[in-house]
Parts: sequence; structure tokens; C-alpha cells
Amino acid sequence: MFTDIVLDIFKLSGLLVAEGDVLTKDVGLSSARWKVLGALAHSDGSMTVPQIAYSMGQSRQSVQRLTDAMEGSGILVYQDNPHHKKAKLVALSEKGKEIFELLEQKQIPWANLAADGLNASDMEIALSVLRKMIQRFET
Amino acid sequence: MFTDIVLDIFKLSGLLVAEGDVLTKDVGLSSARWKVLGALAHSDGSMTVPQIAYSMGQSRQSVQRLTDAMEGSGILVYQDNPHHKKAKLVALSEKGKEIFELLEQKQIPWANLAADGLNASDMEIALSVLRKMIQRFET
DNA sequence: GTCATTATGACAACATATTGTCAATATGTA
DNA sequence: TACATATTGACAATATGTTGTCATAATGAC
Repeated sequence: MFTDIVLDIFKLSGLLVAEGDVLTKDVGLSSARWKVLGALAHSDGSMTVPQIAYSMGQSRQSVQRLTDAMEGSGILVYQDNPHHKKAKLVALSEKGKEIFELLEQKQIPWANLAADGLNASDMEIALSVLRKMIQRFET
Repeated sequence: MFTDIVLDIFKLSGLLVAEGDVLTKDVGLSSARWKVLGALAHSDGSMTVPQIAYSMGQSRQSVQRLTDAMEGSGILVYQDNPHHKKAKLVALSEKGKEIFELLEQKQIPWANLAADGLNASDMEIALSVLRKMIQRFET
């Protein structure tokens, strides 16, 4: 059963990336870049690249490339980090905040539609299982 | 909450790919290629490339490239499809079967360790939620 | 303070995945 | 059958992600 869950996570991940790409197309983003915005919004505003990568379960290099591109297009800004000379803090620009809020407005009805018919307590249980699995594989 | 589930699925997918890459390294495979073997094993032995792609929630072109590479390394074989002149049937070669069984032997203890401490009925509920989400996004 | 170890950004090579296009093959409908 | 439509493989461009290496900065042990 655990293996079935793993396979379904792979499959869902692919399907959800496709969904996210559609939702973000209008604003010139992608699922991958949206996830970076989400990670930053989930934190207290700014994180270093390695912190974002850890929170996303990805390599720091892949996130670095995304943030560099998004900084180049004015969605993110690099801020000096008082605690570290090399590791800049990544934060949303004004433009980034606007785009993120736009996406949230599109995402809410999408999530409601997608979650329709799913039992809330079942979803809570599913979430707790996913969280435990993440803990198990996080370094 | 639905959004949290989505973000955790993305994160877990990344972590699980890394796990799979470690497990498959010895036999010269990768998570991506292992998933193709798994899809074939789950079916009745042979499927066309588009069928595999659909079952994996991915584009047929990405799967085509994987199967071409795996056919080249002797893990898969293309068989004539009596129902279709262009769309060959993809099947595991003897070598592919051996490797897949090897991987299963490595995967079983891994899954048991990873699932340790997870409540079985919770896992069933989680699986049902994932299945419903897949149905929602499958074309 | 010194020195070994670790963390970080830059860069590159490669694997994986999506999208798009085109020609050949199927399929469904009149 | 004939024809419009859909499916499929081949090919290419691009985005995403991992791994590896190197130089610089930070950290911890002494």
C-alpha cells in the first residue's frame, strides 16, 4: 500500500504541475516559479536560497537558477543578509507580490472545485500521512 | 488544506525521486526509468507508449524518450502490435525482468522502513484521497 | 587566533519533462 | 469508399531538476 501511495504521488505531481502551468500561464510564470513564491509567502517574507530549497525538497542549485531568473524578470529581489555575506536573502518585489496575489485569487476557486466532494477529515488524515512521509525523507 | 496537500505532494515527489535514484543506482537505472518498469509490471505485460504515459500522468514524448533509451540498453523490447502498425507494444526484456525483480527486493524493506509507524487505515484513507485527486485531473 | 570542516554561489554537464511541429497511421462518419 | 479528425512516432526547443567541481565565506574545535 505504501508503494501505491508513492506511485500515486508521482502521478499526481505530474498532473498538478500541468494544472499549475495552466493557472500561471497568463501572468508569465510556471508551476516551478509559483512554488518559489509560495515558499517565500509561507515564510516570514525572506529566505536564503538553500532555505527555500530545503523547504521545497529540492536541490539548492535548481532553486538558485529559478531565483536568478525571477530576479532578472523583477519578480524577486535579493536583499543583503546581515548574518551572511554571501547568502543573500530572497524576497518578493512589489511586482512579485501583485502577481502572487493575482494567482491566489485564481487558485482559490480552482482548489475549491478540485476539493469538492473530498471529505474534510479524510483530507486531514491524508495531510498528516504526507507530513510524516516528508519528515521521514527530509535530511 | 487542499493547497497544503498539493504543496506537500510536490515536496514529497522531489524527496521520493531522490530516494528512488539511490535505490536504483546500483543497477544503472533511475527513478524515472524504474517508474516505466513499474507501469509495465502493473499492466498485463505490454502497453503502448501513450498508454504508459497516461498511466504515469506524463506526456507521451517524455515516456517515448525513456523507452527508446531503455530499449537501447536492452531493458525493454518493442513488439509488433497486431492492432496498430505504428504504435509498438513496449515490454520488459529478460534483462528488464531480472532488474525489476532485483529492485523489488530492495524496495520492499525500504517501504517497510518508510511506512513504519504509519497507521494502516490512515494510509488507506490517504490513498483514497490521492486516487480521487488523480481522477479529478486525469483527462 | 588557527585550522579543518561545512555552507554557499557560480558554473557546467546531464537527465528529465513539457510543448510544438510534421508526416504517417487509425478511426469514425457519411 | 472517401474524407475529416485523431493518434502516434520522430525531432527539436525549452524549462526544470540533479550532480559535480571550484572558490569564497562561515562555523566550530582546539
